[in-house]
Amino acid sequence: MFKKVLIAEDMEDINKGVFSLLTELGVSQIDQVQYCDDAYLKVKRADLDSVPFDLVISDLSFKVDHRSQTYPSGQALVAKLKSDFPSLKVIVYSVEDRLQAVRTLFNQHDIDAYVCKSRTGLKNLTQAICEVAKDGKFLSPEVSNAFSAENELEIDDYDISLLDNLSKGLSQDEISALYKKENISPASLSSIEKRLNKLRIQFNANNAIHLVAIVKDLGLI
Amino acid sequence: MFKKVLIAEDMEDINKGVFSLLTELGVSQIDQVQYCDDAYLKVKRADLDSVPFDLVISDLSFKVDHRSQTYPSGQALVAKLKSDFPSLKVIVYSVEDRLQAVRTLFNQHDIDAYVCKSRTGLKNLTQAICEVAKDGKFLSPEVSNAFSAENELEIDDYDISLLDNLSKGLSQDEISALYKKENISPASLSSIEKRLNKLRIQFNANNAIHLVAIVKDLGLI
DNA sequence: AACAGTATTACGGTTTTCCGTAAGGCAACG
DNA sequence: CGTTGCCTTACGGAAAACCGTAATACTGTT
Repeated sequence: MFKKVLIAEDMEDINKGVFSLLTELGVSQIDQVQYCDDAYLKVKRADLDSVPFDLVISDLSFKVDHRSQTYPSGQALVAKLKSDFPSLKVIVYSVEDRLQAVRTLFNQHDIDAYVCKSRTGLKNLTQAICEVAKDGKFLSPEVSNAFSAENELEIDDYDISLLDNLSKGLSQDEISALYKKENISPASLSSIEKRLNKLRIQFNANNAIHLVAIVKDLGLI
Repeated sequence: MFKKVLIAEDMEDINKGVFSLLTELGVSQIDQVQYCDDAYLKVKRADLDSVPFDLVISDLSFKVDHRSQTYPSGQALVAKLKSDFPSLKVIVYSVEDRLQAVRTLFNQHDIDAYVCKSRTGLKNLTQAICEVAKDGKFLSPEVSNAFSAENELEIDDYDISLLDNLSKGLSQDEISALYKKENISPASLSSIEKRLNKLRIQFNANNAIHLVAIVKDLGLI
């Protein structure tokens, strides 16, 4: 099991929850920070002093306040940590459940586990810690399909067009009529429904509104 | 373009950001102050010396500290500046996005531009500076509807909450249940429908998807 | 040409949204 | 005290979205 662990989480209560979980798991040295920059500095310091951390458990979103930060988000922190200290284990613990975001963390930043904050968040986090301690990886069930359907997670121009027309207020019926007029295929209402359904699954969206909100945030449209 | 500009902003980093923006725009003389009183004194001094400022970019909220101030807020400073030096251009740059506050600044104090600090704040500020240099006015998109319609199209916190929950993928039914649980009124499905209908009309949206897309573009959520 | 695999379309049923109408609650006002 | 106007809620029907299933069309391969 890990000996020295750092928790980066701005909400105090959650921070404490994770702390007591780690204590139960027998972790002797636990440090806690509420800012991304502090997290990086602590890891850096510990490394220089040859008493490095074994594991960092980090949130993704930190509320901004008066203190300006070099690393404005958990993503930025994780990216920097993994690039500077490749052997350091990193578990991301966040409410974020967008599959795209999770994929990026694993593929680009090579994190070791992703746990969704939820009713069973701490339970999953326990699993994750145990798994990572054995050099394994862990993925919360909420986002387990981030990689399961590796087949088509690419978005083509047709998808973008669909989402764009949706965001402009056209109904699926109207989009179908438009595509028929402009000889864009597929144009049937059924195909449009099917495609949107695929996109909803890909982006973990509850409905079309949610889907459009997500892809707008991602800057896809 | 302007030659001599004063920045009144208590947060140092933002102050610096605006400074470098002005430098890029070719402004040669830039003064920076962190207190409202200093801003007024500098403008007064420059006017007496016949080397007046062309433009003041001011925040609205200044954190209070040990130094007691004659002008406790950006509003007070702006009011005094515009009344003493009517030809001086004033751009307000603030996080404040309450429409009433913005209206007051334009109507009562005759400011030249209002820019909201946001993700695209500096971009908007650039636009504003260019517009004001040409004797024009500028209004950030976030508060663009402060004057768009004279009828009551005020958007309140409830509306924002509604739109926010919609964009998170909740159905109207789920929002109703949530509001009932949290004692937020009105909570009935019917009222939620009605309110959303009002918002759709206000923003000229065809449906809920369109509505959420529009308010996201406006930066309301 | 026959085949398999995939993409497109069609269709039916359920849920959700959209929209008009109307009833009930509540406060201001004469 | 009743009236008026506004806000909230309830209800019902039409439209649209959602979801599974199945038939048809198209692709490339042998």
